[in-house]
Amino acid sequence: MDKKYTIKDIAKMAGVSKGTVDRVLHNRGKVSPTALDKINEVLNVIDYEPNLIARNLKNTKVYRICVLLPDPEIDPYWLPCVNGIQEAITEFKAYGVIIETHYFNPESTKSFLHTNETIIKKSPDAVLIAPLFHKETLGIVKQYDELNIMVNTFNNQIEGESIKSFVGQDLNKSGRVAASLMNLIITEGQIAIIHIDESLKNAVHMQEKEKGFRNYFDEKKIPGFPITTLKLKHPNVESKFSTFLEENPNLKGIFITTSKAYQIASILAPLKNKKIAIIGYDLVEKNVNFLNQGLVHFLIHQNQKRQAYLGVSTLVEHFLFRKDIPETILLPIDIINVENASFYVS
Amino acid sequence: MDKKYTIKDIAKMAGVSKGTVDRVLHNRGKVSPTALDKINEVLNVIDYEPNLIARNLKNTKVYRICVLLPDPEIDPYWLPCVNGIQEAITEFKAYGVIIETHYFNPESTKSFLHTNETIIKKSPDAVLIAPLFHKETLGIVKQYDELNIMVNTFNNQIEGESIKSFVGQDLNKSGRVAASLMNLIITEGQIAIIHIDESLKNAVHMQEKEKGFRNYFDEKKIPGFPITTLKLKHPNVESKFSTFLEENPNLKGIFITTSKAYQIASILAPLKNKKIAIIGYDLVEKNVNFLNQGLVHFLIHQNQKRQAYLGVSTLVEHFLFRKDIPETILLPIDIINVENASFYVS
DNA sequence: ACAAAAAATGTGCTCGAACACACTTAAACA
DNA sequence: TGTTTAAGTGTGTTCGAGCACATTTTTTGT
Repeated sequence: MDKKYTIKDIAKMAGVSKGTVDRVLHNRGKVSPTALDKINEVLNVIDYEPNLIARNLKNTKVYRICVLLPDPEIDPYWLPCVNGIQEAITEFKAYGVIIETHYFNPESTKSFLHTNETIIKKSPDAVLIAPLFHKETLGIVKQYDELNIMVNTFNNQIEGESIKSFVGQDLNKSGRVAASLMNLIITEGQIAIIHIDESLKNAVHMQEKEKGFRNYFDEKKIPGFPITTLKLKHPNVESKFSTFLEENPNLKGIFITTSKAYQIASILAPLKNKKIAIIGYDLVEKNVNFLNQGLVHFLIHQNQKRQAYLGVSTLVEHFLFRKDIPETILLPIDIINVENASFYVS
Repeated sequence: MDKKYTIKDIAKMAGVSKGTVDRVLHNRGKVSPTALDKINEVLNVIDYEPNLIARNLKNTKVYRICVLLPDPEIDPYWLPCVNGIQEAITEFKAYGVIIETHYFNPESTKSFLHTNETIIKKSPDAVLIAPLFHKETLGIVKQYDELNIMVNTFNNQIEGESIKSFVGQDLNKSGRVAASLMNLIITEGQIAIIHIDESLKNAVHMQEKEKGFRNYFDEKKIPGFPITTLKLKHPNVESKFSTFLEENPNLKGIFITTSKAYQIASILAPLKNKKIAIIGYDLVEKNVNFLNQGLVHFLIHQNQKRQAYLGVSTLVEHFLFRKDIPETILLPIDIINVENASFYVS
């Protein structure tokens, strides 16, 4: 009953050769109705599952997957992705899968396009892209499509029918989650939504989070929370924010839409008389430090590592095990405070 | 450079036969120092990784893994585990791994022991156990050890040097997480820790959570929160809790250590004048309903599904890919509120 | 009715690791 | 030096799916 049936078993049971069974299983035609019936009869009784190991052994093809993401040296936000990709490399090396990482400068569309050129020259079987630039991505994806190179995207959700799959988070919802937490920490007072980013290329990302945050308060019709948006950019973060602080003495909560919450926290740290709630993103070391100090109240975990890992692993499993690539994988919006943080940092 | 080297490649490069290479790779001896040197020289230059697919193909052994957990019909807490196990079954069926689930009555040590007998008769290669009964588990594990059957445990952490591996959550920490959230929701008032359980076999489980919860308030020396513990058991839950409510008009927060938060929420639902914060465990449907209604504020996700999945998958990967079985896997303590719940229910 | 074409079926090899077994070379001892 | 024993080395088969190709059977056309 538990037996693993092989093609040979089926052949024997149906009284035909394994070649015929193989033709039936793969609809390769050239099978007489008599033989088809006999084989189908057997197939209906037993529960045949092809041995994936044997199937893959024959396939000596080396799959090449290229990952395209911003240089973590320029924006450390992407650092966890490298770990996720490394995990996939280790896991699938033994199956003859080569995974290469290529970095581009997140500030430069030219760099993005150029790195894509490099990747195309490598003629990979699939690519995983962090599609920071909307227009350019659509063009590039079209090119990949023509070359029959499979494309998966992660982190930034790009609209467009040529984009077939995406791994990431629902940013709007994550903004809502932040809002719901803020609503819990403070009972009234002004709230600031702060976008801090060097590249400003994450505009859509940040706006989506802001929308979600504001929507929460709008929908619930919760009064007493005037919300202001602030855009800060290096190197004026400190000066601009300090002026803002002075001009808004009733500020009670800050929602930072990027992983730079620590920048704000470090400014607020010396001001002991201020009691301002901070909610930010990502478990980068500096953020976690402030979380432990009690200066940052909540962090939302975007789990870039898992995003990247899933991005490649779905591709690999598609090639190796013929699994479908899910259209969208939305990772959970993990709520992190000082008490559960340690379980998420990896 | 990307090439996948095979034993044949190494043999050719070292000028020996694949048999000799095989003996070197597996330290099977009977190799002359000359040949050993030549082969090692090649191995140092190239990066040989045996092809796992080919290795497993030869191994026609069918692995049998038995999972032992309480009957979900008696305690629906265990229902998600079944899904996790099912996932593992589907994933590993093609590799010749048979995973069987056996249920026992969580109220009866006799049933536990009896089911173990049944499992032993099946002579599996490994078992995954939900070790509800401390003493009995230790005895059983010893028996498995003698029979050379690998044992993994999940959900309940049992001390004992014969227990080699465990998948679960840090319950003390999860109590702390609950406390930190409670401390956020309410500013003062009485807090009740409620243990609701039919079987009462989860005593250790619940106590650990209570300890963590109390510790948090003790450590932080937060005043104004008298904490009372309440043990409720079917069928007296409603009556006993109602009396408690009347006797404690200043009750502001409730922490339920089991998945039965909905029982308390449903009692509080009609009492519109009461504003009591509820924190509970597990994303069972009824709990999520009350979460959506705003009656339950937070749920802590114990992720039984993943616990069970990881419990078996680590065993399977040990057999198939010779991976080590981690001593302890502590799953993150996911904080769930109404805004992010949808991403966790599966 | 018989050859040619078409359809159906079976055979045999491949993939890479693992191991049994056959074989060759070297050492040990009389 | 010849013979036994041990040490070292190579060959060949297995696992199951997949596919190319050889072979057999059936159909078609004259």
